[in-house]
Amino acid sequence: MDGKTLTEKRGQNRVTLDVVAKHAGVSRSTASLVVRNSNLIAPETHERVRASMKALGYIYNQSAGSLRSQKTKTLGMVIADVSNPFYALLASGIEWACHQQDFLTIFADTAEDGGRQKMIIDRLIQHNVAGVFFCPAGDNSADDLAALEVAGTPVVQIMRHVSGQKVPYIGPDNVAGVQLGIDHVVRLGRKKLAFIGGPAGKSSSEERLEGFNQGVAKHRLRVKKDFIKSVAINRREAMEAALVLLDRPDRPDAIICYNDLMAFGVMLAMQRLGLVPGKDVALVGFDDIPESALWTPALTTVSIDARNIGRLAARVLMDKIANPSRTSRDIIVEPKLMIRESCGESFAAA
Amino acid sequence: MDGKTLTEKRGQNRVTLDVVAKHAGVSRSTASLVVRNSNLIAPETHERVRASMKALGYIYNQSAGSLRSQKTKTLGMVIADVSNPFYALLASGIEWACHQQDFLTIFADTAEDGGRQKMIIDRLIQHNVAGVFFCPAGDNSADDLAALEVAGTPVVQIMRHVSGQKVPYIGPDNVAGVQLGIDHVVRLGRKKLAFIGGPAGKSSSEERLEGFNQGVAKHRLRVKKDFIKSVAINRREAMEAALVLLDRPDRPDAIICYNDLMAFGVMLAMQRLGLVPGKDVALVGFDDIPESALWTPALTTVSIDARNIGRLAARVLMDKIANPSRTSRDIIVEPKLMIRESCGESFAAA
DNA sequence: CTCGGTTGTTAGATCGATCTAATGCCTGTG
DNA sequence: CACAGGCATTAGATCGATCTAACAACCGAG
Repeated sequence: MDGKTLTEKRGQNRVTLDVVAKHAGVSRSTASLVVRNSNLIAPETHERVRASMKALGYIYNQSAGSLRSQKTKTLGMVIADVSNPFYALLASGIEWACHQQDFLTIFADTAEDGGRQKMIIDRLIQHNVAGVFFCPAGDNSADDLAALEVAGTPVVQIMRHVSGQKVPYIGPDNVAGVQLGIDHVVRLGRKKLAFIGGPAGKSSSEERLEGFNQGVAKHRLRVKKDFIKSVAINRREAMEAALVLLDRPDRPDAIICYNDLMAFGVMLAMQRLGLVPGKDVALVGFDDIPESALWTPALTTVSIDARNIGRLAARVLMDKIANPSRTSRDIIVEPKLMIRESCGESFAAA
Repeated sequence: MDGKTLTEKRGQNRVTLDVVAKHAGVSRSTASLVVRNSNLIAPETHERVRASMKALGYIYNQSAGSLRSQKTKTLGMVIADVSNPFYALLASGIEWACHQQDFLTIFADTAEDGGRQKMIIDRLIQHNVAGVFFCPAGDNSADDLAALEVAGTPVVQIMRHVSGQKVPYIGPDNVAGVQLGIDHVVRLGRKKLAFIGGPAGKSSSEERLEGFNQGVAKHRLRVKKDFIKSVAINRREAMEAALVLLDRPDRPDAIICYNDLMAFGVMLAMQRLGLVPGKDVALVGFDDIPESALWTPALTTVSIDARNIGRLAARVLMDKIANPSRTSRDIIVEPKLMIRESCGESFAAA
């Protein structure tokens, strides 16, 4: 029963371009040009072929097309962790922009795992994707970029980048972003700053740490060595780090966090210790995910528009695909500080 | 300059199976069987061919393979809105499970837009995806399902389903879930319940509303007609609905929400009105996204493990792909109530 | 009346894998 | 010694589009 239906559909009488062409009384070549909306075709012919396609229920066969043309309208999107709302937004921005340009996106979450990432990149290459959005995770991302280079696949890096590569990068100015936060808390009178950063080896971690160091240097503040933490990028580890940091007499009066998720972790720690964000300790995040505005107290954070970065990255990648020879430049997006409640009002140190 | 590199890569001397076969001293057919890890091949031959592939830097050409076999190792994932953390988690669960089985997933966000959804489905069919995860949005989703049916593409519906279809559905027991919440607030002494639901026409909206109606009926509670709202699925609209609902003398003493996101919107409204969740009004969400446990007060909500649903859906779809004739049944996941703070302790009505 | 040029169309080769059906080889058995 | 049957391998057709290079028809200019 089902077998019959299947042979009917997958069997001999599949509607191919040949069938359409015959039905419309033209050659297969002509029909092919019609599919691709070529302007070589007379409008009258175009209409006739399109009508036949509709009448016969023609379905374009992507695989056949890509085999011959060595091209696909498919992009890869390799992202570290979609369960982070920031990346979800980024992914959504990218997908939106690609859809506008009639591209499909193959989505993959590396879960910050280098081995997984390598497998994914390989499969994307086999799939002959037209380009890849790449948010590198793991230590040997350079090898993966090299593999893409060999395959001749255009790539843009988003949010993170591996050093010494000529692959364009679209992301925020991390150094400047963190400094905005520091300027703010210092202006409010905070002096004992701490930083809960991401793991070493990621460009974003290192740049944000650099921003912290430059920021405190600018204000001639002394920072205790163990006030600078480096943990995995999630709420839990940030909370644990904060518990250690805050449960000591000489605790910091301001904490700058790698991102909002981790700032939430710190808030949890404070709550547990009976401390009030914005009063006992000022707190600054990074990313400005939608939740940040809604927590109590609302999180003061460095805002970088995820959807916008996605859109920009898509534009650069499309451009690279359209003309691969042109060298494209990085885009560094200027962040801005969203001042809300988690740093409180001006503060006189004890 | 780049042109040269390109012809080098894309030119005549591309490494195809033929080249590998010649290098290893076997036929192309044999090499093909090796790629597919067939057990027809002698282990010794297998090794030799694999060595040649490595030596020559062979890259499998997916398009060629799929053209001939009419099969891909690619799945489509059509989701309503990834900016909702719940769907992000669901997507991540699906992607994870698919990756295990060596499938790639093409991801698309319909943004609850029926027209967009239709385009996406068409493109997925052209792409000859092996199967589709489908979370229907828009009114004419039935047509889209029909298109997939005609193309012979296996589908599973997730979280929502269109009625009168034999396409398997994987999702939570919405009716029972909402009732769990109602039982809880009633047990605590709440009597004036309100419901802020999603838009009509979505199965999930209607089932959760049904759950509400059954729940209040069971406890013989009378619910004012305008205590039942139906708004778009986002924080803002929920907040606006709640403002109206709470800013009246006969305000409800408990609000059941379509999902957590909307419950957060209600919390915002309460905050604005100087009301305290769990004290003035009990609040119940749905989904149990990670944020729910972390807000203050922590949200009492109906938990359905998104990653788990993703995994289950993946299993069902894989199964359907493996043997399309077998009819697969729906999977209804039993939700459970996570009791936290937003409903407070027992309550004596005024 | 022929020629260059434009416009629309086309035949046939081609992309790189998989599939079908057949082959040679070996071993054990009647 | 012939033959059935399993094992490993293979030749050649095939999937359905695109590409190349050429062709027919027509027009206006010399």
